Amino acid sequence: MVSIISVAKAAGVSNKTVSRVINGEPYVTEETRERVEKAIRDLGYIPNMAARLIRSSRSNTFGIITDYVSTTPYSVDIVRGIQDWANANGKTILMANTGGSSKREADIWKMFQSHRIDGVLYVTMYRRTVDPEAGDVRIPTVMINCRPQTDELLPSIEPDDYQGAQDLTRYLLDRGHRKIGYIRLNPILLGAQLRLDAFRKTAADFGLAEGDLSIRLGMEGPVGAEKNYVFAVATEMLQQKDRPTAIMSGNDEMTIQVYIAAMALGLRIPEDVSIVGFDDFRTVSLALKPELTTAALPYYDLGLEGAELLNSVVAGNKAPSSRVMPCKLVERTSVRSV
Amino acid sequence: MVSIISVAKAAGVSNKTVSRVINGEPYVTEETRERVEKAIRDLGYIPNMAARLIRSSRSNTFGIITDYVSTTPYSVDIVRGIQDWANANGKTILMANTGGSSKREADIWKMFQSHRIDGVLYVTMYRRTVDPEAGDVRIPTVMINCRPQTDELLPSIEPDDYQGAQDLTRYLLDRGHRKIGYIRLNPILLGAQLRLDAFRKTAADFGLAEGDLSIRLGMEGPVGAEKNYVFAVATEMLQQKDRPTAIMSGNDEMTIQVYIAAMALGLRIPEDVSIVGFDDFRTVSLALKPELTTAALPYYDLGLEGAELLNSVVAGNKAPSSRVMPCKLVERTSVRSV
DNA sequence: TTGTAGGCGTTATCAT
DNA sequence: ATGATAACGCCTACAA
Repeated sequence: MVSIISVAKAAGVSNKTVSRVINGEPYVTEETRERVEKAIRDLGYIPNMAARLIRSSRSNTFGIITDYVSTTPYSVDIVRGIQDWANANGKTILMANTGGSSKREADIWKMFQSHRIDGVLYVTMYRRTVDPEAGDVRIPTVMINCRPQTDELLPSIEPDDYQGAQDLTRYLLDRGHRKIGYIRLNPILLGAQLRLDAFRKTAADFGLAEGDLSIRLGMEGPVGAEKNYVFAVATEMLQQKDRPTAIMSGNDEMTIQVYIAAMALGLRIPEDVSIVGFDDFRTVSLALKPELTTAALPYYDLGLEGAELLNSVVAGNKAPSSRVMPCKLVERTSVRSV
Repeated sequence: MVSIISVAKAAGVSNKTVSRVINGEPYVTEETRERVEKAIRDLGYIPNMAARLIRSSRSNTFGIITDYVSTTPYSVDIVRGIQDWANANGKTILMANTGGSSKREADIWKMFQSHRIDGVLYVTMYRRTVDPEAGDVRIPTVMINCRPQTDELLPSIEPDDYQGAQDLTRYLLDRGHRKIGYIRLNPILLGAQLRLDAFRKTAADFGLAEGDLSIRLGMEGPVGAEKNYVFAVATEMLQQKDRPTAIMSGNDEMTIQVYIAAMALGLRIPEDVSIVGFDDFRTVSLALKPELTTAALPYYDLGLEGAELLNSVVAGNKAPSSRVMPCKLVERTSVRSV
């Protein structure tokens, strides 16, 4: 492998001068710089990060720990956001996933340490509380899409489920809907309660009575093996004599069944009933016809901001302990004004 | 940072002895070993990979390059497969994504080299041909879910779209379906032609005439901005006087619209029409009621096998140049026998 | 079975 | 503005 020394020899300078050129340090003549750069190109020299790390003890590497990568399809956009940030800022990303095993998580922390990473992004694929194995170690950590179970004050970045549901509810109210159904997300998801609260509060503030709201549970049970009542619940809701003019559901996936239930009853969307989802899982929201109005989880931004935040923590800037990113309302064609 | 030397001092042995213990080399008394291990625990020593790499020039690290088109949600299972393999085999994963930019791809190759990675897994999120920037560099590379555009012979691992579609077609034929509709995937996807060929060939071999098959194009145009005819096409198909008893569609996402089209026409699934998909996007296939019979893309296995293959290439074992993984038929309840 | 010396590719220090 | 030399943490080779 061609090293800094071969370059130095080829350029007729010392290794330190080559080092200066590589790192853009001052005190190098333009002429010398060019000579060195030519040698670098000619020899195809590429700096050895490992050697650099050994000397400088800054790896410029962040580790990502994820849990269940595939249950929540678009959540990997978090990782994409992190990677893009890293790419733009010359950082390297080491990635590992626990698959839910805490032994594996412990191993991962160890592996990260053996690479002397500068910080960890602890990422969950759905919003929840966690108990990171960091424990004794004192590696700067930022939680993304989750928060510590204990009252440790690790900085965290989460989606604003409340605001998202609030915006959707207002959107329906603004379009004249006064009887609204809500099919609840699995209560064990952290976002479920927030979304429901936002729905209730927003409707109440607007002046709707509790009786104008049909609120029903759509799913429950452990993630990945939940019981699913959505189709039945939606069907019942739509068969009421005083049926809602709009149905909001916990997420887009549940919405598929609301669509099917409505169509099975011969109701047209949005003419007979308006529907909104949550999450903006595009495999669903764009595939449904009419396309679904929903609130997009800001996965990509969570990653981007998380990386940025971790960077400032690593740099020693005291960082805000916790932060929330907005869910953007995506207007499509599943709602009409009444 | 606590190094091998501090451990040696604490245990009252030489650094080399500590090194022996760490690497499980022979010729260490049980007693010495224990003393060293205790020192390691007490001091919280963790080996420095960078230092190790500098000496031994084997990084035990694989790089993953992805393109990350987020239209194919479950394809990240490829990455999960790779990670699991890496975890089980003590390898580290460096990950980066090109976002489609070839400048960025070139940067990534450089970054990988500067970490002296042992090999690269070149992963695409949907099956296609690619032209990796590897170029001059001679890093062992395995392509996953894609193949080189040129006739270079990089080893590759791809899903067996043909077999998957064949199995689905047979499944329908075996259940008595003799009029079958097929809604084609976007032709620019590599799998599209294979799936269609398999459908045609299997039906023909079974004895169906071309007239028993309704084949229509469902989507076309650039990935991420395609034109979508599925709903219209499915509606037409189901309105024919001699309508198919079963419809197979390019993928699960398209199937949502087939369901909706069928229901809008008052047809029940599977009583009036049977439906199968492809891909097994569980956000769709499990959310649809009745749940969808489909063929699962072997994403996880692609990753697992790809990593395994890369490992053997790196080890110098001459490897099979190309390989295909089966798509497993997942039977649910969207098909009935006629 | 254990220890010593040297070197891997960098950057840091201190001269020049 | 540039260079000589040490040092980082580990492993290899060889010696004891």
